[in-house]
Amino acid sequence: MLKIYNTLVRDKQEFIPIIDKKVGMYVCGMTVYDYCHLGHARVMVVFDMIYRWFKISGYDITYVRNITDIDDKIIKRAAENGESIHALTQRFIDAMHEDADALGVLRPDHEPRATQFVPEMLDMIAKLEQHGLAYQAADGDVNYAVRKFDGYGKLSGKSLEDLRAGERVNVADSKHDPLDFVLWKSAKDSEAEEVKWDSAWGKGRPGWHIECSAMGTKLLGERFDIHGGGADLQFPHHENEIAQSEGAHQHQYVNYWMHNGFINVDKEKMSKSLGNFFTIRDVLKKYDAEVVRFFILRAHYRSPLNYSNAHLDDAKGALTRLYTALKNAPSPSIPLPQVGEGSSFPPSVEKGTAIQFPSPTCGGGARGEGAVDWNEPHAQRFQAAMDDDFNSAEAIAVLFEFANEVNRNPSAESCAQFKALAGVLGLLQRDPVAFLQSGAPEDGLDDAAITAQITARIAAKQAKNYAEADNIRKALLAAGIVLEDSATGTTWRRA
RNA sequence: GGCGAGAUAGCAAAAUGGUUAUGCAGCGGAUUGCAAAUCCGUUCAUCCCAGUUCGAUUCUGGGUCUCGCCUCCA
Repeated sequence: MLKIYNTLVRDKQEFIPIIDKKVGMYVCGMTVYDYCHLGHARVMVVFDMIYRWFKISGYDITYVRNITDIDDKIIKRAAENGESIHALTQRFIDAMHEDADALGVLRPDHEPRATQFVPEMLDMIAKLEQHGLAYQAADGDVNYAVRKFDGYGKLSGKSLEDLRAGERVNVADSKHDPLDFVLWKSAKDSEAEEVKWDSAWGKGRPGWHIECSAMGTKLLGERFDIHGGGADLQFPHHENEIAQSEGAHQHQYVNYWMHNGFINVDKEKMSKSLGNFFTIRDVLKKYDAEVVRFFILRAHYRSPLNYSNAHLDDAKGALTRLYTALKNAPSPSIPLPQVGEGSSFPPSVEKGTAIQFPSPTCGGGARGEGAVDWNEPHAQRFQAAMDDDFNSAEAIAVLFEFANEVNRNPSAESCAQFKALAGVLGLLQRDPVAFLQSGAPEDGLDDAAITAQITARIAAKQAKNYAEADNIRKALLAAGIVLEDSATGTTWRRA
């Protein structure tokens, strides 16, 4: 039984889809005027994990993650850059896809862009107006009349009175109530034609909140199963979406609201406005993308997650342990080749390849499907963890116990199962040696140089010149290369 | 000020009304020429004060502290 923490009731609930075995999930995506930072990475990775789990669990899921490609910041940035809105947003959409791909995030089934759904937004605004929930103000903007909607505040747990008490914005505009929000912004003369659409209320462009309501409804229906996003969107964005969609359709909008926690820096939320953000691409210059994905998935999705180099280093070390287990296990598909007589070294070194562990590894050899045997004990615990509100942290703990099992008792079967299970989280699918040797610094040793040093060390060892052998190992370590001797050869990895 | 979330060992991070979380680090041992990796064993914990209970880190109440939202924000 899958349980989901529903922000609407602030408790875990059994997940019951509207249509049996089908799921509609909408997640608020990015406003594309700049590169994505780690906070954006968390939303993408977390909901990717959830998306994958639904699929694995046999649901036919439709995942929508929108793109906000019209908004004040975009207009401002385009003007600053002297480029068109379209050129700017396309550039950052491409960048976002690059970042997401690097992190192993599957593409959602739909990535609607706000500018392509303006007619649907206008339809919804018209409905709201018919229901007396929208009005055009003196300045031409069409606003939502918050006081006319009974359930306002039910998601964020705020009442209009509470909100008024904490009122910080002094509204000098023509809203009937300071808490009313804009549905349609009337065009200004200074703005480019590119950002103006015709409407019954005059030329203008949509407000942010109506975008998601309209796109979600169009692609998933007036009522759908899951709506997600960062915890900061709970209010006002998601509250306003509810007001719009339920106001327009007169029935419930979303059954389960899911919100992921923030990425913090020194215990403070990483955000644009605080300026304490790290872009995904900057972090990826220093850390392997899979390490970043692992770092995110190792924490529960609702917990705060502190970012620092120390934390990423820690994640890297942990992931290295997992890959090491994979590396040391036999392959299910390729038989172990015979090593030369009496394990004599050096073995013949192929051109361009380092002296490798001579046997193929599970990760390197086992290509393909990796079907999980869900009756196997680790898989059962893994499944129980994931079914309990997507507890990937617990699921990863199971992976570590599995790694211990694989190390102790290597078998092709357990290794394949281990790898398949990790694959459910989008982890551990690479060749382990490639992972362990990745991350070469620009000025570091290349593979050929490392191979040469290892060959030299093996020769020194055979001559019982251990001082020389140790010097070589020490020098390599100083260059970030760790050597590991085994009965079958010497392997290396980057520290 | 209002509303919400949280405080777990040196660090990170799960879970739980009584039984080993997990990873890194530490300590002892096996293995190794020595290491590394791996394995075995092991030290270290549940913010404070009451209450409920045979028993609470876990439930209830109070307190302290932290964070988030209340303005754009993943």
